[in-house]
Amino acid sequence: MEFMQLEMFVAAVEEGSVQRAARRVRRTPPAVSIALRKLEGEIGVSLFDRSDRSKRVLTDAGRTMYTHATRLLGERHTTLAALSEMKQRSEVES
Amino acid sequence: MEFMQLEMFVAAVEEGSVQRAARRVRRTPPAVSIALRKLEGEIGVSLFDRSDRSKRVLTDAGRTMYTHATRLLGERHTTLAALSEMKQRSEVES
DNA sequence: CAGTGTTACGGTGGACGTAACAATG
DNA sequence: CATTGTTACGTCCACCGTAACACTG
Repeated sequence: MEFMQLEMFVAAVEEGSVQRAARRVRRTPPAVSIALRKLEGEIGVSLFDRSDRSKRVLTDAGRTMYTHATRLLGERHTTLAALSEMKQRSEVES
Repeated sequence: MEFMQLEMFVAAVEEGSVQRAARRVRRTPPAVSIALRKLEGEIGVSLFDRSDRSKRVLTDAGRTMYTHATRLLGERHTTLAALSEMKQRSEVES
């Protein structure tokens, strides 16, 4: 489970489309499609309900993953922001 | 900033040694040494105070990173555990 | 047949290990 | 000189993009 996989998953959920998700994360649709499959394989449970093609709906596990994924990505952002600020301060030597 | 980098960093801090950190994350010392340098390069600030070789001490940024890194790794673990449990339930079809 | 998702496949950048080197006690 | 960290370097593979295919409205 890597950050890029989580970004791709969250993008796919929020955009409701592999194509738009791919644009958001600066990848091509095949890259996203394959990465999502790999993620599902790693955790051993499907995240999307692919029974019906027209419906792009999450499974229970998918909803759980979405909650955790957004939190993880948010905290990474917080972490980078905190360090970025420390960098600023150190550069000014204040 | 990737999970493996965070694992390596936390291991290096807690083990107080690149060698033991490498063992913990199942890598060789060069892999860890280089990965830590790369992490520092990405965030633009040094995490260890390398002024004195004998002392393996964290900078302010290093301590901040350690706090955030342990939280991120902990939440990844929580996420995987939650999904693993959902997998169990689905397998039993309860 | 237009639009979207998936499979096939070749190329490539990056992470790793081995080996050699540097530094410290 | 034993131990630990770092640099050098070659290998390998995981990810990506292009192209082709499958499915749906």
